[in-house]
Amino acid sequence: MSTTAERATVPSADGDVPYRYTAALAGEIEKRWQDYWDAEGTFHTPNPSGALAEPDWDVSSKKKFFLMDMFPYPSGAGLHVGHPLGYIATDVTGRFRRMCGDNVLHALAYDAFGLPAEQYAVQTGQHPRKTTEENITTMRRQLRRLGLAHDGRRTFATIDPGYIKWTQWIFLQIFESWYDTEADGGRGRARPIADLVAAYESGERATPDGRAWADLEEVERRRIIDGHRLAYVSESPVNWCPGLGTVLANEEVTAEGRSERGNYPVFKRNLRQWMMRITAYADRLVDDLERIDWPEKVKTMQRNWIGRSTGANVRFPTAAGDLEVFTTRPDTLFGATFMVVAPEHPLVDELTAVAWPEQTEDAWTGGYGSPAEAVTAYRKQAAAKTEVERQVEGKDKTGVFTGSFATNPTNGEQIPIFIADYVLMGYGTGAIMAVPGQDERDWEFAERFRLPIIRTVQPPEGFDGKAYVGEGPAINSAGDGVSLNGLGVAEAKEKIISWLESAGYGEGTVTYRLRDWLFSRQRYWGEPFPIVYDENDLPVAIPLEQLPVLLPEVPDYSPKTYDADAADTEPEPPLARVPEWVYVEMDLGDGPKRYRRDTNTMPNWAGSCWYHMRYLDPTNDEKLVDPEIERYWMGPRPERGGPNDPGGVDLYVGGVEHAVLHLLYARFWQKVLFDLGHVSSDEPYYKLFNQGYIQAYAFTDARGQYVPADEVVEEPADSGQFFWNGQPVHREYGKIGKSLKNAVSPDEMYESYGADTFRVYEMSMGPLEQSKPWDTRAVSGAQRFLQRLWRNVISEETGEVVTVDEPADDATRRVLHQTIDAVRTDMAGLRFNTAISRMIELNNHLTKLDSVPREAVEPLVQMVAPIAPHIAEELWSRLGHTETLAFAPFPEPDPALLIAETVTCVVQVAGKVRDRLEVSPSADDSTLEELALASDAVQRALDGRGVRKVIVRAPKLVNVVPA
RNA sequence: GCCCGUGUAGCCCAAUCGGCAGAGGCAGCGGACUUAAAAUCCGUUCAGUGUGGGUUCGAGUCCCACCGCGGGCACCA
Repeated sequence: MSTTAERATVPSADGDVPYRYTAALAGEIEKRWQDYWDAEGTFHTPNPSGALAEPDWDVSSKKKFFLMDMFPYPSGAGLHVGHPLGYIATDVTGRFRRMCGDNVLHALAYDAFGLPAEQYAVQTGQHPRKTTEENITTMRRQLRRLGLAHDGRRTFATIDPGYIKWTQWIFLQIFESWYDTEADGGRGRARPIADLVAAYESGERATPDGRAWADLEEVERRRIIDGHRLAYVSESPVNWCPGLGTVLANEEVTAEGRSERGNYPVFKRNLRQWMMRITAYADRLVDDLERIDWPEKVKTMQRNWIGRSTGANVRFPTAAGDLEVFTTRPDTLFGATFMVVAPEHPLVDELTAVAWPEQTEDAWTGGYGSPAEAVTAYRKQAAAKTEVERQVEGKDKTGVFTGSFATNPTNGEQIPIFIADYVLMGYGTGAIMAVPGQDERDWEFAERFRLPIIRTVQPPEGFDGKAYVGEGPAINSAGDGVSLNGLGVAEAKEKIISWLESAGYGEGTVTYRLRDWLFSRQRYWGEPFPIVYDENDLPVAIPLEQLPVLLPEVPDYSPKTYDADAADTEPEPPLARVPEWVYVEMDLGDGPKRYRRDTNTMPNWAGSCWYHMRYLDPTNDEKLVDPEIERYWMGPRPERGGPNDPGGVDLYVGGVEHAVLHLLYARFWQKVLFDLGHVSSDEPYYKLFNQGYIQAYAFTDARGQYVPADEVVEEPADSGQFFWNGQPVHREYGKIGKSLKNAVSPDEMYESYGADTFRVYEMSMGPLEQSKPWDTRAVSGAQRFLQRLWRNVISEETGEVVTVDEPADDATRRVLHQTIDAVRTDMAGLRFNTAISRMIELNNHLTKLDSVPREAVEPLVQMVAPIAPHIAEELWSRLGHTETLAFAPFPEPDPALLIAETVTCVVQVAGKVRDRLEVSPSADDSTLEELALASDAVQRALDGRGVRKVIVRAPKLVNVVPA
């Protein structure tokens, strides 16, 4: 193989301009260079050691740059022009960093387990592996044609047995560990489960009932241990989705109580499922957001999702024992005039009085003769309501009185206890102290049920609202034991908490909205759990050397699905249908025994929780990742994020839709692996960038059916009236999709324009983080740019190089170096749209010259290379270079040429431009003032008025302020 | 309802610290070239920055209120 790609010698076009840069020529050039890069291994990235190290590369002499795209999911529908946007952007960045001298790691693997793949397979009646692999092949082909500089040796798919092995291995690491909340000064840390066993054995840690560890039955011990594992089986209320036939994580259920995928209703059911103890990491997941460079929007979403709130637990004495509430406003305790518990609260039965007390208001009884009847009826009614109904009813507060009272610990007042569905069992303690004076919901309830309202925070003068939730001095807050009057909210909180603690009524506490992560799915197409159950139905890990546990063949890939509303159904996973797989005889240390396999599979988030690590060491079969290699690519870098830098991927680009799913789960796994000492970085992704979406217009006819967008015409132009086959159609703007009939495939772009033009167009559309509309017509602008660039180097008539070796003139040099300067900055800041416009400007400048100096066009070719790499390689080689452009240094600006010889100084009178002066860039204030005042135009504008003041911003502006 | 982002020409978008509203592209118009067309080249029209106030010598940029669009959260105690 020669060092440059072999050129086709035949002219690509006919007529007068046989060597024009047409789509056909572009295609030929692009395919040739893609083959060259593959054959040469141009983008093979060396590791510091191991199988992918290269002896002649001194890795330590280069800065590393680990670049990642969000895991693509190979859909059966193929790509549309929106998909490559992020891949192009990361490719440009990677190529740019490589030209800046970095050792760039960039590869692409496939997230291939999951529901859509399974559904597609069920639809087409084929094995999901077959359809998934075909989809991957299609996607690889479409992406290869884009010319991405990926290290092809580092690709993989989550369904590869070699990958599944390590996904399961990590699961077992999590299973075999517990969270020691005392470790690291109270921050807590995951530790091996063996440490916990040792602590029980030594007596350092007491058993729940105080018996000695040695006195416990084996099964008792295992139950205790299993209760501490970070991955644990639990019988608890979970999200059951009959329409999908599986349970779902909280993060996969929308606010409307429906499945994020498929939009089916979801019901709460008590089921035995795998959970991951992500709540143990709640604080670190919140706090460590400070240490990473992510969009504020995503950080906020994660903070909201975790929902940490600080406050106090307060116990109110009742006849049925203490009723514990959580409140973020313990300072308002004196204003608690009633209590509300969730209908599902365990104390409700005991709190329900035998008869209505005297002076019970009619409104409180719900019209029932006894509390028991009222409570039963209300609970039934609440249970029948779906989440949606609860929301639709919104602020209409409902509830009934239980007939019993609690004692407000601050002042001994007897306050009534209600049940109401605006209090949720799943948050805090499922009970609240209601303080209508400072809480809008409680105010509404108090108004509806005619309950007393006491303000305990003085609202500002003129406050005419109802509940006052703002800052102010405490009032009406003095009791026998404590007075808060006059204190601000924060001080009052502090004082009441210490009083509660000393009086034994409660303590300061923190609650979270985050729940443990439900980790099993009753689907086929996912990783099997590396777990079997023994005769006690307790989980036992399959030994590491027996991994991976692979999926068996099944008669039917689909789980049993039900009518979407059939809440009282049971999950029935496909794996349960193969008893010969489910029941196995194994020797797990105490002789051959019969075990039952877990028939659930992992959610498809499992594979994406750690795939960043697989890129580093993709073939390692001995270890998750070699520690030296992991440290090199992902270890903490104080020079980047300061002494607290957590390590992680240098740049991670993807859409914002994974803000609280993948991105939260991956952080969690990373932290577990970090705690257990397997990795050196405790955050997976140091810098996150959310790209916008490419959107498009779609058109519907009178019946609301989508019509092919590319056949719609606008008549007359720019009128906003659209027609398809002569009938008027309605335009809407939004997603690209096959069903919307507005999808344009990258293949069509390659065919009509070539990959480089497509890349330039996508990068020039606007800021990467913004969403913007696709406009196929506008692509020709990008093509014209590349054609002009081509013509600046190559004769369209003869195919010969037309650049000259004479030095460039001064003006050209200045334009060149200013362009270099701007392009470098823009590229580093991912502002490819402005970088391209600067290059177009320079290119247009060169077009106007009689002959194009090599001195000017070579740097332009280098600058274009990250964005349009094929044409750049081609021109570079035709200009006589024998080595790939991929490692050619990115041009550096000459500082001397960045300073203009003269600058235009704008002269304003009263803020209006009246004159322009050509001055030296070093002109000082007084010179400029003199020049300005001497200007005829200024004198005319002053029209005899005096000068009050002259503002000079040398050298660009003088503003004369008339008297 | 609350929070975040955003609004510049027919369209996509530029505009360091507040300092000439326009870099680039699309579309349109005119011209050159051509028998003609395409392509190419040259030239060019079009907004005063969503609305209303304010600060300032000077506001697209800063502050306040409102409107439109996009997104997030939504009885979380």
